[in-house]
Amino acid sequence: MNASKKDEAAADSPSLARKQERAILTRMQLTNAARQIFASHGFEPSSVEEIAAVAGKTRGAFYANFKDKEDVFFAIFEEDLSRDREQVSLHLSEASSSEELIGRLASHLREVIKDRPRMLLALEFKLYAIRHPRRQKRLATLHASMCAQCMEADLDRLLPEFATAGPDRKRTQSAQIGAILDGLALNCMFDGGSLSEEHILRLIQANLRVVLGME
Amino acid sequence: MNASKKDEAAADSPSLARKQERAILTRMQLTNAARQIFASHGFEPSSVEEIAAVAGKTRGAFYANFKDKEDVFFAIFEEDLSRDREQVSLHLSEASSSEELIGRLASHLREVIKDRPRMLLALEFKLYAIRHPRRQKRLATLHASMCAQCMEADLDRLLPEFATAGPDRKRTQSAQIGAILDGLALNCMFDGGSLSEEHILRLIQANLRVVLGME
Amino acid sequence: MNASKKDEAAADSPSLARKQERAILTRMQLTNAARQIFASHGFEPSSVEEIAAVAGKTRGAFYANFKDKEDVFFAIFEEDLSRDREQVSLHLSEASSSEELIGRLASHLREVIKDRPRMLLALEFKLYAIRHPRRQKRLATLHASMCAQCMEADLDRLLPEFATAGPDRKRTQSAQIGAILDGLALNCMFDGGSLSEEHILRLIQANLRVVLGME
Amino acid sequence: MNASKKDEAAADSPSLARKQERAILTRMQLTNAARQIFASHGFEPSSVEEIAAVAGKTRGAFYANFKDKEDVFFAIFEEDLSRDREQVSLHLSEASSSEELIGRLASHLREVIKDRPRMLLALEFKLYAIRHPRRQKRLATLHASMCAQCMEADLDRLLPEFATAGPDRKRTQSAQIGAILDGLALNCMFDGGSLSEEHILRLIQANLRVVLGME
DNA sequence: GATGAATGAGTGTTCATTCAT
DNA sequence: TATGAATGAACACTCATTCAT
Repeated sequence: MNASKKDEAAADSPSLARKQERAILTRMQLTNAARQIFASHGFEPSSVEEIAAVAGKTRGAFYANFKDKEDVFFAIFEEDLSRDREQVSLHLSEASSSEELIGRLASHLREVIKDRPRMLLALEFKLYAIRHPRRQKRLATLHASMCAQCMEADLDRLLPEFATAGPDRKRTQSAQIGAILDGLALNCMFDGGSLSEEHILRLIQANLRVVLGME
Repeated sequence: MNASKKDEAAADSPSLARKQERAILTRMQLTNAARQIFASHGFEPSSVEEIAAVAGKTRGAFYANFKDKEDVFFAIFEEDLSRDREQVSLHLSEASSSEELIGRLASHLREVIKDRPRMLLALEFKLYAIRHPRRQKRLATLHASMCAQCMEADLDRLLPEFATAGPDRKRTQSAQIGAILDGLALNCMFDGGSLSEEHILRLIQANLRVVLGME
Repeated sequence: MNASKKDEAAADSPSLARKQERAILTRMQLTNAARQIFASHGFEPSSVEEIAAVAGKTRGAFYANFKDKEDVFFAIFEEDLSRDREQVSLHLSEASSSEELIGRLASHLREVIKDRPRMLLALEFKLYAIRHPRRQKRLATLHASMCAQCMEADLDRLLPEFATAGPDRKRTQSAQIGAILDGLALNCMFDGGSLSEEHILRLIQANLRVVLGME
Repeated sequence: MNASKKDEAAADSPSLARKQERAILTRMQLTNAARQIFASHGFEPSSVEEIAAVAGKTRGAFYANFKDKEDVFFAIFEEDLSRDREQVSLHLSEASSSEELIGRLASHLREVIKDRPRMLLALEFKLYAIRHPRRQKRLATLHASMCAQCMEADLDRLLPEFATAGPDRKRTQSAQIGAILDGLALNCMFDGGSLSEEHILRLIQANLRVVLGME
């Protein structure tokens, strides 16, 4: 009995694992394709067909993995937020003074702003959420909690005032910085000529100081 | 038949005027309807049919007045920019010190941000322009020059430094403020809970100071 | 003024009338095509595309005339019921005795049963209505009142008992006869070999007698 | 490994039986689920997915047991016919006079009519068969022979005339009664208000008399 | 300028069916 | 036998746009 169970396990486990692997791979291919297509055309004008084609799959595969076109859209948003959280922590973990932290943060955020597809997606998510109040709540809440977590991790250590701030204040602070970034990114892509790198960096730093209550 | 023709001829100038009036009225009705529809659904999901219906006209009337769905979209953008210019001038003309000017500008901009349809439209214009590079240039240039004009009028008088600044610097400054406003407006609509009136006002003021180089 | 008004009338009336004519024609072509397609494939498996193609129109023309695929389906049903009412009246108007009336009615109904597309459509309407309770009520009521009217017209004159019957009884009687016809038609098409013309005619007559209360 | 193989071998006959049992069970679960789904949505709009889900199985299990969606559909039809035959025999076996037989038959048939899913299925089978001539023959023949058998069993004993009738006549008679039932059931579900229990019972009895040649 | 019927391409989505496991 | 991911064809429906009037 044990033997047979092992046999089953031996026979099932790999096939099951492989299937899951394949499934995850497919899902990732589709998500990535969607990210790319959404970023260049926008959500509404993007067609599931094109997404599937870019992923090297068929429309059917798409609907086997996502309920909706909207579904991928949201999945991407959530994925991006998670990634953000990790990256912020990563970039700040080495700062040793609050001045250095501002500098590191600012340069990290400047990089974030430069990630064109990412920012386009984020902007459109929010616009979309605003116009679809049902989903807005879910997304806004998710966003807020994610933002709060983004900063939470390492800021505490570096900024004494931040450490003592309640979660609401953290959320509020992240929201303010996030807003500034969105605005800069949008207008940078729209009219790059009027917004130089320096301007952007200066604004980010200034706003970080204002928001974090430094000086 | 001759008689009727003569009648028409005799009535030419008044009837012509009336026709032009009607034509202008129709165009305005359509533009307003479009603004409303675009603001609530977004550009792509809005249908010409709905716009015409809200304006109390038919699809035919729409295409008699605009080349495209895109055409109205741009017409609205340009209209909004013109209006902005006028309003900024209006609001600032009474300021007598640079400190008062900051205050007035900030409170005016706070009001602008609150105009939900207006801001939604502006955000989507830019997103749309970014994704349609052909048109982007026209819009971005238009935008830049408009922005520059916005501030030009009365800032000169109040801010000596600004007066001496070249047109490029004005453009740059307007662009920075515009970016901050976009970001605040977007995130305010997206997650109102995290961005209070105070935060917004404070950020606007701080950024005005940074951008205008005060202190 | 009169002249110009006449001109307008002369110019408008025909164009308007012609447009309406064309519109009505198109609608009729679509309806007929739908009747034919529905009858041969059934409602669900019929495609709007095929209907439009058979009508020599495009899918768009279809949706300009009908809200839905269901919409034509119902329009056909209602059209058929109206036609029935007229034809029954027509066929019975010459009967002079109740015996003759039974005979005429029976032979008319036998003809109705033979109209394959018509009966297939009717059967499927009812099946569809049964499975879509929302619409069922509308259709059932319509059906009942139509049925009642079918018989009302001329039966009154010929069948004294029928004349004195209230509208409910008429409705009930029509429903019973209608049911028998449906059953015969369905099974006749399904297994023609087992149901000869004679059987059918005999059953119709017998049921007419039972339902109309003749002996 | 050897051990486990031996175990299997040793358990062969019981495990085989169990497997067959499981297979039969699965098939039954699927058939029942299909019956339910078909009855409520109709054949075409029912999806294999839903059938499998209701049966607690996967689409794969479905295709392991049936060639087609059509395949279950027919299997159900045949199953229903068999059940009918048994039940008719059962219900009539105790009748002792032809008058009592009419009564029993009528009340049994009234019950049959009330079995909503059953009748809906039967009606749709026939409609489907009519529109798919290839299959029609198989179904119609099957139906006819089944119908004949339905009545054969016990009617012979009770109705002398029936006993002497050839198989063709039996088939003819069953077909007639079957037709009446279909019509009544359909219209009863469609417009229950117009067809009372009494009407139905009266019509069944009357038609039994006419068809069986009594009176 | 305005009408509205008609076009025709395109969209999201569903689903019976297959196939590797 | 059963799984479930994937296919691919089909479908209902929408919509920007055109055009005869």
